[in-house]
Amino acid sequence: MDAELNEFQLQAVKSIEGAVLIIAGAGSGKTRVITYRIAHMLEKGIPQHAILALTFTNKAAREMQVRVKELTGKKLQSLTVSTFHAFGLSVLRDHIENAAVSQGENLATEQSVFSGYRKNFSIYDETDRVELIKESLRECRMASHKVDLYALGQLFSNIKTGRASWDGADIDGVSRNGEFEPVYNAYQEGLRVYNAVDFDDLLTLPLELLKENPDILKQYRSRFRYIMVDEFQDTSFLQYRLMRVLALGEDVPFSPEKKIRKKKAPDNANDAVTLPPGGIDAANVCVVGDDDQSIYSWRGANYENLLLFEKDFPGALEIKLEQNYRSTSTILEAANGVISHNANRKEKSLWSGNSGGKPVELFYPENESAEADFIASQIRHLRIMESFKNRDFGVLTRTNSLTRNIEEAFLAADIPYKISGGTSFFQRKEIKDIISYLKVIANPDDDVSLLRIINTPRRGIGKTSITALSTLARKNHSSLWDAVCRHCRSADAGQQHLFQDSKDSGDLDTFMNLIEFFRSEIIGRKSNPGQPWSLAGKVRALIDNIDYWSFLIVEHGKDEKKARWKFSNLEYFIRMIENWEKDPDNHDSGLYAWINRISLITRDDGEEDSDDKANIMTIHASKGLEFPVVFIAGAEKGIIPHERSLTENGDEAGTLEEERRLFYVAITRARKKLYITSCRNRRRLQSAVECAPSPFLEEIPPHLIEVHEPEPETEVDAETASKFMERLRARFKVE
DNA sequence: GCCCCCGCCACGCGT
DNA sequence: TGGCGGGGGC
Repeated sequence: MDAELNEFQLQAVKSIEGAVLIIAGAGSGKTRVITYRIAHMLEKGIPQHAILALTFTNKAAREMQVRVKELTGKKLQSLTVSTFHAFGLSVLRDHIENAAVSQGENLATEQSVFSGYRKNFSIYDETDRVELIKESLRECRMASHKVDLYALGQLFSNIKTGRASWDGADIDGVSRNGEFEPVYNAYQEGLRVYNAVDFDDLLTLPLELLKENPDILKQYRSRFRYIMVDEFQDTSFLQYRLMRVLALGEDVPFSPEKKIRKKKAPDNANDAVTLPPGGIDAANVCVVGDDDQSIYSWRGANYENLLLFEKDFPGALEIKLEQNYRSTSTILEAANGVISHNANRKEKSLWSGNSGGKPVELFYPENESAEADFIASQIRHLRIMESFKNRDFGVLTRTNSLTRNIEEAFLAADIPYKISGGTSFFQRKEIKDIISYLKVIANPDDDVSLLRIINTPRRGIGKTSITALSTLARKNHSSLWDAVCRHCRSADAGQQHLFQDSKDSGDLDTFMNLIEFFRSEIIGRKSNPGQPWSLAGKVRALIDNIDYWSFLIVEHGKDEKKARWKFSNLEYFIRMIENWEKDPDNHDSGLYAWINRISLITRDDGEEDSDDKANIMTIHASKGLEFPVVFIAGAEKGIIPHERSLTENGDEAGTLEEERRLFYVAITRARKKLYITSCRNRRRLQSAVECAPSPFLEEIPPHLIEVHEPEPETEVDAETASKFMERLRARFKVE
């Protein structure tokens, strides 16, 4: 091991006791250090279950797990490597039922954070949250108030996590003070009634739980004696507090603003304290980060956590990893040239032992399809001339929408690829519909999901029925499902109906029976004779039963191709379930586990990495990864830095710096060769718009750049031309 | 009362 | 491109 690490890396790997702060520049072998460090711990006899490694993204968590597995060759049964959110979820899952029980026994204790929650709770993503906010607005009779619902959701999130208060709360710069406080309260109430949590709850509830229950906290603290946090610069204050409470057994008793604005980190941070910080009882904590790669402030990342850490863990060992092993010196110089324009950063000197390297290639394609074609043709060229594999290529974009053209070009050029990050797959209507069925089957009180499917496919339960049901539900302070059940029962008993027309009652009855049937099939694990039970099989049966295929055909009337495409997405979805069920590392099968999982993952998590495929992703998603050849596409003004981020955020200078860090992250993903493309024109809002290059391009020292000349127009022969016309006609259905 | 069709709008990152 | 809300037809 010693031979494979430099002096500082080795120190980081071997310092497993006490508190350690590792400042790891881009490409400085951070992942290597973390994996070796875990391996070293295991070698020293520290049991797997005592180690908790927290990361920011699922991708990073998976990567870390795989690397440790490879390095140690051990089965990792009780090593915890997960995202903060997934960890929070597991804490909740492990304790919600116990809490419900003990609360029943001991009502004298204060209302627990869990009151009302059952183990089958749903997790609401942003879309679900918006639906619930809509409903809450209606409930408060404020539906007519003009607000951007996503911005309101953002405000609610800030309120919940303590990043904002009602006093002076604003939405897009317009002051709203306490205007939406009742809506927020209704929203919170809704979550309780529907047995649902949002993403913020996955952090706030576990924190509350640990604070309220010293016994539970003690259990966790005596288990997790070694805590590691990756991408520390991107952790939020809430995540920091969660880590801190696990490490020190106490929460931060003040708000971050007060703490940071009024006090500076002590100058004597490195003075004498030799005891483990926080007393003998403190866990061993290691955080790893790089302030230059902080790109998630919009999600609450609080990179001043670095200062908090220095204060809360006085005497922490600070190690800087400054040697870059990843990139050629050309690429590194380009990156340093860009990032040096940021005023607000820790000074560091990242250097590379690699010499030279090819220049950064800059290309100004005419439009986005020329850009995509250029990338595709370069890849084909490099595969042959320099024998790169598909997997060696990474195409990075600022936004998800920019990946589309690239994808098309890759399809046309027959380059296998995969797109990662982005929530798009699970947000597709057909996927979300089926997931909603599953969520309702798991947790019928989940109104948001229930409303999505109660009339999808059409089953004659329209607006009027739903209004009647929700009135009934509100009267009883219950969920819609509860109202459905009450209604059906009283209808059976011949008592008064909600509806004049008994046909509607029949429709409701059928729907209720459908859900109950699949509930017993799936939760009760009923298998058909001779066939083993499988979730995938049941999901397929469900899709057949509701005749979703016919629904798609009807929905897309003329467009059968689209219907087929959507159905193939569902097939893919079912295959995902199958693969997950087959996965030997997965020891928690069943519906709840599956739903929890997919609520937290993005498209390609869990997809096989072994295939040789080119990678297309956003810059955000690329953090922590590296590729021999990187293309940064759409390096235009307005895209990076992103126009909306500049105009909408109050703190313009800070935002610009974050966008610059984003560009820096993109550059530093490249090992050998970097291409940057900036279109002269781009289709936006249905018309072509002239584009200027990103201002960040000027920050790359010019001597590192080589401008790629456009390919000469190729002569088109008659045959190619007619084939092209044919395709055009087919595409636009010209007579 | 339900559903279909059309026109309108938006298109920043992701747990 | 695609999701949605409103208005009119059934």
